[in-house]
Formats: sequence, C-alpha cells, structure tokens
Amino acid sequence: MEELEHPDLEKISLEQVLTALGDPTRLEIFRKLLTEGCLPCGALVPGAAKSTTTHHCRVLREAGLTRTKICGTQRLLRVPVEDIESRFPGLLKLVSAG
Amino acid sequence: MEELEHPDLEKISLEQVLTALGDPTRLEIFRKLLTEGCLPCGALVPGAAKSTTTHHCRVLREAGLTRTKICGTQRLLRVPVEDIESRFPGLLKLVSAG
DNA sequence: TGGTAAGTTCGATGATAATCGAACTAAGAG
DNA sequence: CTCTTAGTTCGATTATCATCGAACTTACCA
Repeated sequence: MEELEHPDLEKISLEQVLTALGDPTRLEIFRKLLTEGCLPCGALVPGAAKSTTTHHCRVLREAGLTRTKICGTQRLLRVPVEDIESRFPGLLKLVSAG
Repeated sequence: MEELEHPDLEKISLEQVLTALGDPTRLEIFRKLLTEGCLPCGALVPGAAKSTTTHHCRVLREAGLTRTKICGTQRLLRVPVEDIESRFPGLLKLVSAG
C-alpha cells in the first residue's frame, strides 16, 4: 500500500499551514479527518465537483497537513497527528477547540 | 485615551482568525506586535502604502487579534494576549514557535 | 492659522485562488 | 474485454483580495 509524495514537515512554513486552513472548505475537511480518522477523498466535500475536492486535498497535502495512502482506486487521507504536533505545537488543540 | 471598536472575541470564528493570519504581511505584523509589544500603525509594514497598512490592521482588528488605542494622530496596536489565549488556546504558542 | 504628520476612505487594478466541466487514467468486477 | 468507480489533469471562468494613489480627516506644533 503505497503513499503519495509528501513534503518534509520541517520545511513547511507556518504561513503555508495557515493559508491552507484559512479556507472554510479545507478547515472543514481537516476537522472531519481529525474527528473521523481516515476517509477517502470523495467523502470529504459532499456536493463539490471532484476536481474541486482534488484541489483542496492537494493544498492540504502540500502543507503537510494530511497523508494520502493509495488504496485501489481510492485515496485515503489521514492527519499525521504526532508529526504535526511536534512541528506545530498547539495547532491541533486550536483546531479541535475552535 | 479611547479605543477603536473591537468585536466580541467569543463571536469570532477560527476560520476568520486563520484567514487573517494566512496572509504573509499580516502574520508578520502579528508576530512583530507579539515580540515588540505596542506599535503605531505606521511602523508595521515598512515600504507599503499607508492605505495598505490600514487595510491589514482592519482585518486583524476585526478578527479580534489586535486592540487599537487612539493616541493623538497615532493608532497604537497591541495583541490582547490573555483574551486570545482563553478564546483560542494554542494560537499564540503556535505563532511564536513557527 | 498655516503646516505637517498619521491614518482613513474610496475606487481602480492586478494577482491569486476557488470552482467547474470535460477528457483522461487506473483499478477492480463481471 | 467491457463497464463502472475514484480520482487527476487541464483550461476557463469567476470571485476574492492585496495593493496602490488621491483626496480627505484629525491632531498637534510653530
């Protein structure tokens, strides 16, 4: 079960993370993944065009906020909780609370 | 010494905060205020047009991230640290570290 | 009472980004 | 092999936003 390429979290800037989460759709995706664990791309934004969802998933992945596992025709997204917590301490608590 | 109007922090959404800080210029302003304390509007973005700085200050203020005191012809901005910490726990640590 | 310095407001402009549909790729079922 | 399902890529469109200059307000100083 391979994974898509992901950036080194050490090289991600806080600005990039905040920009990624500053969009309402992506914040909703991120929160959904945090509470529900692991979800396929298609389950993330009900009602949106597939290409739109793909776009948001890419922005989140490139900001280091999600990991994507290739699982047949599906892409399973999850939040790398420990990695994020060590690189951006406070972020997950912030998103979970807000 | 009066203050400009500020929103109730309880009514601010996390999304609004993240959008405000997602811009590189505003993140820089916010960090500068965090480290240097209290600064006039004009000292925040060297080189920018005054109207640009005014714009960014308004976005930050409307997101509850700054308080503005009217001081003669100047507007002195500061970060309401305690208020932010209680409404958005983790945010200040996140910004300070990143 | 000028004059200056600090910000604001307004309208325009340019850049960035969100969204979509259509065509495509890849994997699995029958 | 064919069909379906999941997602990607591409190009176009639209909307949002960052930036600016010009005109204005306000406070303070000489």
